[in-house]
Amino acid sequence: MNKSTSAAPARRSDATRRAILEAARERFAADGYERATIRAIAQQAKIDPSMVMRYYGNKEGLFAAAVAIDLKLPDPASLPRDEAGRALVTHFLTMWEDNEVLTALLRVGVTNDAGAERMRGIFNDQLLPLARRVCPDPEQAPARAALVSSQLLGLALTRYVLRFPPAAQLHPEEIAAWLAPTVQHYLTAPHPGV
Amino acid sequence: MNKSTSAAPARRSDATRRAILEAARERFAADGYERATIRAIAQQAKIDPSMVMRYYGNKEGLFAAAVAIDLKLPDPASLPRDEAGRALVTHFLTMWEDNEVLTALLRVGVTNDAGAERMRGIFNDQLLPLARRVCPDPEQAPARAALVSSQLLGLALTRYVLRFPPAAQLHPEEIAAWLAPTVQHYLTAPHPGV
DNA sequence: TCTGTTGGTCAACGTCTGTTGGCCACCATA
DNA sequence: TATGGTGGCCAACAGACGTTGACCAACAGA
Repeated sequence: MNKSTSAAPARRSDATRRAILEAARERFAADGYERATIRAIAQQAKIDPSMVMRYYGNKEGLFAAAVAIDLKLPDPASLPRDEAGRALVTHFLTMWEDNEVLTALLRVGVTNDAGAERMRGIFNDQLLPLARRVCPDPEQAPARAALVSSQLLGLALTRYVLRFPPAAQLHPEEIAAWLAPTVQHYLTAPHPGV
Repeated sequence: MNKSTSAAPARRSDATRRAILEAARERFAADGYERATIRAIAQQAKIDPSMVMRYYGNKEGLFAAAVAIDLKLPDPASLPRDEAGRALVTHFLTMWEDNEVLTALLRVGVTNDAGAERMRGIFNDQLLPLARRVCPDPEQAPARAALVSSQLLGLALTRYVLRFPPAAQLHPEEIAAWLAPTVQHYLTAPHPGV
């Protein structure tokens, strides 16, 4: 993985670019959009604030570059339909535990419209297609995917952002034991009627 | 309800104080803590920014005064144990629909530590006691309350803050039909084991 | 060796922020 | 009619913000 997948030539400044992105993710994840200042990001990356502007144009561009992410959701065709719930929950948990991009995205999405738009895009492009394949009636897929995302993002919110102590202390396996049936239910159970 | 419940004397400036609080709630709910500037709040309340300082000390004090809230959760003793889930979900939905304080609290809690602390306090003082009375083993109450809050706050997040279209368009009754069993399950179902 | 490009620093700009203090108008009381 | 408090506006402060452009050092190809 030395060469990038794209054909972009290696530049001498790649290390600096990476340092900026890394610092940006950390500050956005910890502080949100407004309080993650370019000056603070530059200081953490040990470079001058003007470098951020040169490489990423402006703060919005930096944010966009910092939170590009692929959820790498499992292929629905590759797993039994009745295990989709557990697979989704454990996948989200591990993604969230070792990837601060997701926390950054959530923190920023709540107060910044570009961030919220990014989250809606991820929902549409990554979770919705999975729901369309898994749930019984494709017409219900958007609503079912929304329910799933409400439970998964709600867990991330209380555990990683608001840090409710009981939510933060729950063991991952216990979370999976509780949430997997819920998510499975939202995906495949018959519509409860109104 | 002309006289307040406390014995504080009526002041000529009470209308202004109310206008400030109202504008503050609206700005905090729409913009979050940092972007809800005192100047913007003052402009919306049609008064001078310095009045905000005189009446509420500083921005933190204004926020604290603006988001003081009682969830008015139903008394667990007054409802059948197996209807707690539905009661909680419908109560939260109506509270959230016509009270922008909750949106303000959520938006601010995500990026401001005082806001997060306030949310933890509400969780501890209002949801946790209810869980202690409803769920079978009081020792599990914190974890069960955390699960409930993850689902309820997750719904608020996707519906009112991030505004995922399918989540925002769901009919309240349909939300209740889906979420009530989940919440009921988190509160009273036997522990799923690890 | 000369030259153009690239990586990087420094100092400053205009603007916006929370916050402060001075000043004026009103109103109740004496 | 004087007087003290209350409600309100105005102008300014110091600091932080995103952003810009001038300037310097190192390296590549001729």
